[in-house]
Amino acid sequence: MSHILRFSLPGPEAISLPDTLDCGQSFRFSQNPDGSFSGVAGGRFATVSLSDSTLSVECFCRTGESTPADCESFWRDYFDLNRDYDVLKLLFSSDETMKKAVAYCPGVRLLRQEPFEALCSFIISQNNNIPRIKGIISRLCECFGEPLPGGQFAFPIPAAIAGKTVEDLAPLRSGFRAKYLLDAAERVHNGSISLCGLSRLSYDDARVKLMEIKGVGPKVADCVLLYGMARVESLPRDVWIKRALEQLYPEGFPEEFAPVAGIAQQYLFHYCRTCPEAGLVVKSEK
DNA sequence: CCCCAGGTTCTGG
DNA sequence: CCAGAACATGGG
Repeated sequence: MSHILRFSLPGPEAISLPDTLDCGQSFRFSQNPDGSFSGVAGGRFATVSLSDSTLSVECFCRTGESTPADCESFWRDYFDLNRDYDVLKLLFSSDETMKKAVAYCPGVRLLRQEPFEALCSFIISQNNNIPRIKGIISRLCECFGEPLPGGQFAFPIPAAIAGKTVEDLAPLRSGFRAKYLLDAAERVHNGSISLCGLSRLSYDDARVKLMEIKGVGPKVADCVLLYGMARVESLPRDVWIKRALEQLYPEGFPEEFAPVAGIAQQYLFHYCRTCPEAGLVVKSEK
């Protein structure tokens, strides 16, 4: 009961599965022994693999809930396949540091996740590490998400969390973040914030609105806008990007990248975090 | 036992 | 307004 979708890519380096699915933007995928990745997005369980210039997605949908065309459209959007990354890489390569970053991880792409999932995921991400973030999100889905074929669970809808208590969330072991998740779910559920409605706001207004949620500061708000709403001008300033901007761009990040700074950030983040050659000083700070 | 983790909030100057 | 501490939890 699955369909296999095949997407032709511009080249074999157009996407790296590990660099894209396991780089701290989506927390729902894990690698299989054969190198493919399996996970859930948009209520669809899928196994994703890459050979040559073809991205294959075996999608296990709930029966009768979506046509192959819907699935195709969903995954094309999820992997941001409608965006021309070659043009962006060319632009970024006008800067020496970004040129190195792009060359180091040319297959990094933005994943276009659902807004509420991005909101919860990056609330959980604060002062936390990626393996534990994945664990908490996994338990969140098991506890409050709809079961899917294959023993997987969809990401919970706001109504499944709204009205719960901190004690109800105890099994997640999310620590002090539980109260933040509850506030986020309640505000979205009761309409005090409309995630879809944020699309019609300016970047600044949308950011301010998101920060009304407890536990959502500038960094988490930027992640929600970037990963959950594809606001690619949004530049989340985490510790690594702060280091990169301080040490590699003391004169400021190139202004011509501003409209797509979020995509540039994807390369820079991965480069600085995993490539020793990037030469960032980690400790120090005064 | 200490430090750290894709931060935010709270508190004292 | 701003620097530090506190915040839960788990791994090193």
